[in-house]
Order: sequence, then C-alpha cells, then structure tokens
Amino acid sequence: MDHGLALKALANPVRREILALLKDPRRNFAANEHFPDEPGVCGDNIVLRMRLAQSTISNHLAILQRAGFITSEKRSQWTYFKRNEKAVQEFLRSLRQEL
Amino acid sequence: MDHGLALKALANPVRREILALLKDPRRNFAANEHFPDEPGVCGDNIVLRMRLAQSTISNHLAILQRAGFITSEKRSQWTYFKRNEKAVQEFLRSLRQEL
DNA sequence: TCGTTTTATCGTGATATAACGATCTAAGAG
DNA sequence: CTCTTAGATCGTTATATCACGATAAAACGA
Repeated sequence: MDHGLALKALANPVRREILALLKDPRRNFAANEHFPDEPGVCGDNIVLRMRLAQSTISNHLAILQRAGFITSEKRSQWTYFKRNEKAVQEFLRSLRQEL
Repeated sequence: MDHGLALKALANPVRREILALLKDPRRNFAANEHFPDEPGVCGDNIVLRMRLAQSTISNHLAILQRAGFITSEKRSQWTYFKRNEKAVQEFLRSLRQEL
C-alpha cells in the first residue's frame, strides 16, 4: 500500500464518507435483492446515497480502489463495492509507523 | 484537531518529509548555536535541508501548523518549529476511530 | 543609519482535483 | 431487435494546490 495514494484518497471528505458508509452496508443501504450473499454495495446505491453525479462517484470509487481501501466485484451488470478491512488496518499501522 | 486539515496536510510528500525530519532535530539539522535550550528547528535550516524556495517552505510550515502537527516559536528574528507529538498521536487515535 | 538575515506575504503560472453532462459498452427485459 | 439500466470514460469548467520570485517587516550588526 502506497502512503501517497492512500493519504490523497483520504484527503477528500466525499471519499471518507463513502468509506464510512461501507463500514455498515446493512444500516446505510437498501437491502440488495439480487445477491443475498452480499458481495458488497451496488455502485448505484452509493450514487443515490451521496447525491452526486454518477460519473463523480464512479471516479471517487476508482480512487479509493487504487488506494486499496475498497475492492469491486462485477456481477452481470452490477458492480459491488466493499471495504478492504485488511488494507485499512495495514494503512493505519504503516501510518503510525511513519509518523 | 480537524481531520480534514490534518489529512490534507499529510497528503503532500514534502510536508510528510518535514514532519519526519522534525522527529529527530539533532540528527537531521545542524546544531543551533543561538539557543542551546532547543526551542525547535530554525526555519532557515528547514529551507536549506529541503532545497525548495523559502516561500514554498514557509507555506508548507504554515499548513502543518494549521493542521496542528507543528508549533512555532518566534525568538527575535528566528522562528523555531517543532513537532506537536501530542497532536500527532491524537490525530492517529481519531483517525483509527473514524476508519 | 545602512546593509543583512530571517520570515511571512503577495502575485503568478503550471498542474491537480472535483464536479458535471454526454457518451459508450455490457447486460437484461420485453 | 429495441429499450432500459449500471457503470466507466471523456471532455470541460471551476477551483485548489504547489512552486516560484519579488517584496515587506522585523531584528540584528557594523
């Protein structure tokens, strides 16, 4: 995990909010009727929740993904996003190390 | 401490390096002949070390200060900067809380 | 007083970021 | 086949960031 990318990703409040929402998908998003085994949150749900243009959210999600904080899984026409808890914890560890 | 300001401050590699250098002033900077009780590192020393324009470093230092990561103390014509260890630790704690 | 040093501030240009709408593709649905 | 939906990508515009040189203020030394 690159500190630079991760810290830049976290420097934006919209991306921090997305990360926060993904902490508890059941609480923050409508249930996903398509895949009951919950591969993550459907991108469209995130767009609805954040009230920003779809292209804007798509870009934020790409940045979070490049930083390693989330992963995506495409199933037919939907893309599901979920937090990468391990990467989040590893980032915190290495940041504590650097600071 | 505001997460937004702190994370923005850390998003820049120059500022992270300054923060790192200030962890061990004795190692990273020339001894300060003016004030043996070490109120911190003289701004001019940081400029010399970083090889960036004085105005650029001055601005980075101001941003680090606004974020709370460093404090400054003006003594006659010099300004001495030092890390605010407490703020750094508090930031790490609250970031771990948020993430 | 005059020059020098340290530092902050100002103005500017180059680049990065963030938002948007438009468009394109893939995948269903009818 | 056509229409719709989810999502990424592109182009554009507005704003933020980063670097610089120039300048101004404060403090000292000669």
